[in-house]
Amino acid sequence: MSKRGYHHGNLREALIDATLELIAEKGPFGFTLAEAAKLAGVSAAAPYRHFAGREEVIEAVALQGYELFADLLDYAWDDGKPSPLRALESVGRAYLAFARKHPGHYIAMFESGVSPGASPELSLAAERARQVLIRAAEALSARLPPGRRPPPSMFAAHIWALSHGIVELFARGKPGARAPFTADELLESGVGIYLRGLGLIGTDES
Amino acid sequence: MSKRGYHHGNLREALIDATLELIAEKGPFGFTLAEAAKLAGVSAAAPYRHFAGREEVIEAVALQGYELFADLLDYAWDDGKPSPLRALESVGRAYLAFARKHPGHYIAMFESGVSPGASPELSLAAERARQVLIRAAEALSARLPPGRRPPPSMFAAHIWALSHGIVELFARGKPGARAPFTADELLESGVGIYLRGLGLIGTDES
DNA sequence: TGTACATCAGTGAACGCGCGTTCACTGATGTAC
DNA sequence: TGTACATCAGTGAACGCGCGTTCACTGATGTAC
Repeated sequence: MSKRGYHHGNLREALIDATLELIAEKGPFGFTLAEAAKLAGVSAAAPYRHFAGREEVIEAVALQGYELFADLLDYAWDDGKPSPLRALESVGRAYLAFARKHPGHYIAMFESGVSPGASPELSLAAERARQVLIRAAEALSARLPPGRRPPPSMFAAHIWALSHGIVELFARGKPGARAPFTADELLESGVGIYLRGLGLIGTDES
Repeated sequence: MSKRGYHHGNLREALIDATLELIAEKGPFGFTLAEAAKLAGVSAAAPYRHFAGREEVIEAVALQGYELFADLLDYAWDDGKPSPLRALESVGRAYLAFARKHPGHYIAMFESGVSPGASPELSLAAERARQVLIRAAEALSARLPPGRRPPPSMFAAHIWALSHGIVELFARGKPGARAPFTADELLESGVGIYLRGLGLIGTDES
């Protein structure tokens, strides 16, 4: 950021940022390491001081993405305050906001072919994000009679899958391309119906 | 298939098949046109007699995929027989089966960066698939009191998003990688809860 | 049925290009004393 | 504070490779008469 002489000073981060930008613009396979290096203002050989290759840069982007994602979801959940229902709504909005505001991260995480098991840190970070959803599911389940509680990990998987599906199918490109609703409308209404199905919302509550 | 002399005879289809195989194995960007040509048993220059380039081959694969997808969903829906509820279950299973059995097609359709609007035929085929879901949603909605019916296109979007999210997050790789449930379990339970939320299944029905 | 010709659908060589990667190098920075 | 030295983080040239694409070509097929 500061001194730009012979030594970049912060090339690792700069390469991640450049990659982020290129992924968002051209997809996870639409550019080369050399291109990312040039965008970071450095020769094509420089990245090899910090990464073993292209793949490792994308993994670093995905890792950063999972960390940020977990933080944002956790912040939105806010320990289930003011109420688990409200907090879950907030998590849903945070999910879509993350996908919208950080497309490079989102794509690296879910569409780049990088498996969450690629490295220990990566699976740890991915698991941390998943745990936020599971905690939310547990808090909500606790309000159901014991016999009618779905396993929290299933509950969480449903919410995650719905959110992800909406991002992939309906949040890209022009609004209304594949359905005449915004992603936010779809997620809120979908989760609402789902929660009613679980008995967490009464028939006449909104 | 039959005579393999100087003229291949059916190169267009053979290239699509080769591409299908390569996509399933290495992802939509993990191979080159030359590779597909070789796999089809033909020189690297031959594809240009049939396609403008790599992108056009992938589009052809996606088109074929959407046609097949629409056919399979339509067949599974079977005009809502024996009952709309049963028929919808059948559509869900068909959706997952398609993704599982035709990964090359599925990936070309949803993960290759090809937009459904890329060509008129493509958007037509994609729309046909979507209409199957919408028809199902309409038939099911018809059983609800008019005041409580969601717009069919929203209903359809929810089901589609949930299905797609499950495929992307939970149907790849080893079972149990991201959640301790199979894709089929997740979809069936998720749709079940959703339909209950709509009032289409009573509290004690399975 | 045979022949001449047009068209079609391939080949194989060639090209320019840019990528990934390596390498010896060198300027900048940090540290011991 | 100054100097010598080690280490770090870059450069730029070089390479081999294979891709995408074009081109003149040619073998196979279809058709007119």
